[in-house]
Amino acid sequence: MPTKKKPQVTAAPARRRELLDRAAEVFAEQGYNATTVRRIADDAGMLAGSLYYYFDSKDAMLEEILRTFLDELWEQYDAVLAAGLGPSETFRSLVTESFLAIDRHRAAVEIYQNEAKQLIAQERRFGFLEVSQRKFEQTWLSTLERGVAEGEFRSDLDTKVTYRFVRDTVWVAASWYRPGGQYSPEQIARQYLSMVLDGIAVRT
Amino acid sequence: MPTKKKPQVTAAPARRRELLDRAAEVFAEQGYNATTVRRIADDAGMLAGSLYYYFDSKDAMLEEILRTFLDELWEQYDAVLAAGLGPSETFRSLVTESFLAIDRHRAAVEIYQNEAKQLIAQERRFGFLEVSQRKFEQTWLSTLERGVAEGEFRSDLDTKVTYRFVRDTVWVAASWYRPGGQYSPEQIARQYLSMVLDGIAVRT
Amino acid sequence: MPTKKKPQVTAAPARRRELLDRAAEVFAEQGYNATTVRRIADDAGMLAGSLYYYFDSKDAMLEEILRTFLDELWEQYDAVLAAGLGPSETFRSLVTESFLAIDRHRAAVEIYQNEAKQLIAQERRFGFLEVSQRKFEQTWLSTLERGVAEGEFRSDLDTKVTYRFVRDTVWVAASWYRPGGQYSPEQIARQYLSMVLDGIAVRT
Amino acid sequence: MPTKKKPQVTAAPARRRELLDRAAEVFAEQGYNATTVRRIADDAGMLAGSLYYYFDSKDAMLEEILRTFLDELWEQYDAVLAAGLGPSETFRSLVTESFLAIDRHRAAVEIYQNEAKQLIAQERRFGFLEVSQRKFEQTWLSTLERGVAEGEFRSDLDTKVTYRFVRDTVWVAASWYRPGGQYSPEQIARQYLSMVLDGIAVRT
DNA sequence: GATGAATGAGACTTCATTCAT
DNA sequence: TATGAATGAAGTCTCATTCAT
Repeated sequence: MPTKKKPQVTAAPARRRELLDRAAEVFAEQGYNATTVRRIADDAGMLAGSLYYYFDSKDAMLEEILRTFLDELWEQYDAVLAAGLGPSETFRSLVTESFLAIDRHRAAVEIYQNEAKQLIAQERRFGFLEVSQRKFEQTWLSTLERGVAEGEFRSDLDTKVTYRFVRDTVWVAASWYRPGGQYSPEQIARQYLSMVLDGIAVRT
Repeated sequence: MPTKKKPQVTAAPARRRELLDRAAEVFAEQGYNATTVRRIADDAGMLAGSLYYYFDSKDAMLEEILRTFLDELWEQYDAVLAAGLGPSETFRSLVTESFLAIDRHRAAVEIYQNEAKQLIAQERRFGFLEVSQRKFEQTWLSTLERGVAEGEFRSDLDTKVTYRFVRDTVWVAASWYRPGGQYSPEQIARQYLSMVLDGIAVRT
Repeated sequence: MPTKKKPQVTAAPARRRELLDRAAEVFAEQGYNATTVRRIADDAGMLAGSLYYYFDSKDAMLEEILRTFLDELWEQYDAVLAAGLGPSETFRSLVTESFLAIDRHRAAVEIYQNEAKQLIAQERRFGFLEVSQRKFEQTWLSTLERGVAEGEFRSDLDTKVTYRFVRDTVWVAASWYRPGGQYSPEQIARQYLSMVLDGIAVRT
Repeated sequence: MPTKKKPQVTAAPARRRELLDRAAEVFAEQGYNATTVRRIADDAGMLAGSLYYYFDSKDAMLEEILRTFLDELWEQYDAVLAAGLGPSETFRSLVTESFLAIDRHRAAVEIYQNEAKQLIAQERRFGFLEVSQRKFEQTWLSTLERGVAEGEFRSDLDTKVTYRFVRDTVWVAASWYRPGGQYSPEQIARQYLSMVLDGIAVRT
């Protein structure tokens, strides 16, 4: 039976993952454009051309990194949404899952933060980012609105602004969070929730 | 005898500002690396090479954009700090000044958010970014700590984490804020302050 | 007024033509694929990258070379067809025009012979080759058929096979014809016509 | 002790022929340079590297394809020449043998047409092509000259030009001939001979 | 002030080829 | 016999930058 074209997804999944993990780290640190394919190859102890045994292109690597992250994220989000919790509990769970995702896919999250805008503008290959983005907004927005409707969240806030506030607050954490640090993801989540829900000012 | 080579800072300051403003807009939208010098020149109705009459290099443009923004920001911050307000009022003023800066230098802020990390890593030309960053952290951190000490802010929060939370919360706004939109910078500042200080949950 | 993108068709038409002529020569001699962009640049006394000031890509050069040739060819053919000659005279004129085209665009013709098949298979950029090819076949075929109908050409020949025979006979000449050689294009045309029309055997 | 390295010519002659036939088909269709070794391997249901068990290199495959074709062609030609026929009959027989060769080695002939020029320029490995070419020219030229001398061919034609005319006329057929089509090789040969010898114009 | 032409370094990618297993 | 992984050379193309005019 003739081989399709290249190993791609089929062959050597372990080495592929390893390469992608390294690549993600560099993309996150230096930015996608500023990262040369040779740098990634060097890190992996091979020549630049050899990467193309595993991947079609630099873009393809980026795509797979982001897809893997988003797929897993949505698996968790969907489970939360399916649980039928109240808005406040849903909110807490989503935040917690987000920090857990940051813990597992730190580099991917950082890449997403830095590059998503430009990638979406390209249209072609990264359309799935926009799809995810829209679903994301809808998920959070409806949770906030439900919370306002049920009296769990303050009604004097613009939900759209609040959504952006919460979203940014959570994800930018990827830019400084380091797995294995002082706090576990759950602990960070609790601190963030405390701030976001109750504010940082002393209650009077 | 003055250097005969290039006017640079001296020549046609109005045209320079105009060029920098356009450049900032493109850098913000497409990312610094992804922006070609020709794209900037096209926008300005000249050829790529002609830009070098005004600026030494692409890097020099970026530097001037960021310096201009930071210089003005610190002018405002320093005025606030010199006013001798209490921690809570200082906090409010700093946040408000930040949103005003976003209003005036939206593109520069966005560039700063996207590129600062990598620029600092380069060391050479952009050392001033790190200096500013450190002064920034110290300013906010001491304000928060003073607030905790004086009983105006909750003492059960990690100030370092809180600092990052507040910092991110404010500046990421540049990625979606558009001057002349629904809310004035002061109104956005008030909403943010309300969320950050009092939280989004209903007080029980 | 801002420049569009690159000079391309607009700027320095003389240098462009010169570069295209050199390129055509090399493409014809070595084959398109086997010709490196650097080789063309070397021939022109510039660096490989400099070619991209004039042309978008290697493909774009090839396209322009072929288009220029075909456009001119069809100008001549159309004039012949518009003259309303009898089939035999039309035949003679078309053959003569073809040899004149070979004289003026020898390299382009040779490239066409060698590469057209593969270029057409690519579809995208070179669709115009197929269009021309079809129009070509139709032109010759109808001339032959008219000649048979009017009793000027033998009726015992398969016109399709005859068409290919004539077509190949004419164009392959580009592979050995050199302008400024022993015979003028018109003389070669006469010889070819003599052979094709009357055969090489002695009339009995 | 025989060389331990690679079987090459010795091993699995059937599989070799099969691989060469496939390779020839692809070389003919896409051009030698444009054909990747992997494409050939894919077609044969193996990996690119595996081809090197059978052949030393891509060039070696090409060489064997062309040699096989030319060896057989010359076997036939030599038989014709040894038969001691008159020039006209020799001519007819050579043309017929040529079309039979196209029938049996269509791909090889097409490759020869497309690549010979460049391969000969390389010198090294493909010197045998030039040898064959010279012998070919001499064979046809002497047949034509003999025909003129003996009054069987028109004496008002330049034999050199006529030679090229005939040669091209015959071999380009490989570019459109498909075995198993409407006409047998012999029938095509007859049509070509009719055209070449007697012309396409009606005898008056 | 600005253009037009060119440079040169470096980027991504392709591909024939090798070789241990 | 064949695979899987990698090499290394080379190719096309991009782009910041220069400089004579």
